[in-house]
Amino acid sequence: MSQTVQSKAVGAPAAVRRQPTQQRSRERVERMLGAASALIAEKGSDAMKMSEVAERAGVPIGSLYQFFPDKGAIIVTLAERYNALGRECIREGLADVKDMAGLERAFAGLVDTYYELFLAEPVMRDIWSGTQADKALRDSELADSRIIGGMLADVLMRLHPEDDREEIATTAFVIMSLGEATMRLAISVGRAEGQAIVNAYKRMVLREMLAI
Amino acid sequence: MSQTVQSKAVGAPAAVRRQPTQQRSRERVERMLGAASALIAEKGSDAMKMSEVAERAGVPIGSLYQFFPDKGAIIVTLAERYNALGRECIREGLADVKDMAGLERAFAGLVDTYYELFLAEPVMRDIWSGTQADKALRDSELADSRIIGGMLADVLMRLHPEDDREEIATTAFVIMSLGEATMRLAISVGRAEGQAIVNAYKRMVLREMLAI
DNA sequence: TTGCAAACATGAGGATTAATCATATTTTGG
DNA sequence: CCAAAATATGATTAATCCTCATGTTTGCAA
Repeated sequence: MSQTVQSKAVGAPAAVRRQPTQQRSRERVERMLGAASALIAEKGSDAMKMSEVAERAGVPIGSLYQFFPDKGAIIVTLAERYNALGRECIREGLADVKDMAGLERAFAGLVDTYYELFLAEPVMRDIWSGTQADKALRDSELADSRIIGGMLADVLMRLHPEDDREEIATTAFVIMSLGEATMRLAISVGRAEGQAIVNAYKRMVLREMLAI
Repeated sequence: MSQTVQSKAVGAPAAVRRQPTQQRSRERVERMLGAASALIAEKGSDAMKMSEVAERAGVPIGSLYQFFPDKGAIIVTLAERYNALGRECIREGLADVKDMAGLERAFAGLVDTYYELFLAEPVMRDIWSGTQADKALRDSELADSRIIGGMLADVLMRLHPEDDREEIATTAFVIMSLGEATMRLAISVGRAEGQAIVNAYKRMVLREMLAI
């Protein structure tokens, strides 16, 4: 893929007004993201004020807007970093799946890992838990679902080469999307019920995958 | 249930600063909700301005806040009306289910009906499609999921009296919650893919219900 | 080195919009 | 018929996102 525009490195601001090219500005952008992250963890992304982000990062408000077109862009950038981490987890987890039994084990493990991750990461929890007001964020999550859906579809197609590829692709996409929805649901209730919800999702998906 | 506070009629504002008791004010509140509904259909709830709602309803801005504590309350009120309609659909659809075959038919029909409803109702689509920024709205949707989850659980328990009731309850709740998530997903993509997604969800849930 | 263009830095202030509140009016129950 | 509760009103306040005009620094070619 030859892109004439700057290749977007993982972790680079999602939508930027200007890519920071100099070392100095790259560090400042990192400070901004760090400040935003801390504030989201403390009070949630809704309550996070741009002026606070600037203050905590030790930069004037104008510098924030030098690199991020708006508040949503900061959040999307953080979300994409977490999503990239999650995708890496999934990629590794599914890497050497050889048979359906292996897939079952890997999938169940991944679901639990994700749930733990959500519980442990306040920023991830906040961004995912429903603050989907921003269209850009929803698009980003949808794109992520498509990618991890594709990963699962690849494995399923490898294990079931004779089946309808289109249907497998859709099923895998839905499984992953609903996995994200399950996480959202699970973290919105108490720990015990959350675990029960996650388990119900696992049961359902495993049954579905066995039936393919 | 004897409530000393005013019994909240279906369709009454979710969170009100003051319940409209006089005929005059009840009509005005309806005009406000109608105006809000029209504006959401036209430009989405984010872009809907309180001043516009007031203007279109033919009331001063102050009257809006006389009955609704904030902008979110208007949206929640509209959401709850739609949810109440949806619950009625589900209640009717599940009413005379006698066996698993009947449940399968009823469930598949309900899912399709819901999807059509979402496609046809721009307000419902807007409110559900992700503008979950408001905590009150999320809580409202969660409560709705619990209710319709309970309806499904009742049917499943009736058909499988010997099974673990706790597990059935959780499964039913998850099925309904993920149904809502499926709708959100389906309306965020094109019509054809949306239908495929809805179908994948149906397949998955029907398989799960058969396995109980 | 020098000089220039591009990148970067700055923060007071503009613009939008949700929500208030003091005051005036209408309705209701006794 | 009157007092208290409910309702009506809209200019104003408050909060906050984001802009923009201006000044500074950096990279790089000549």
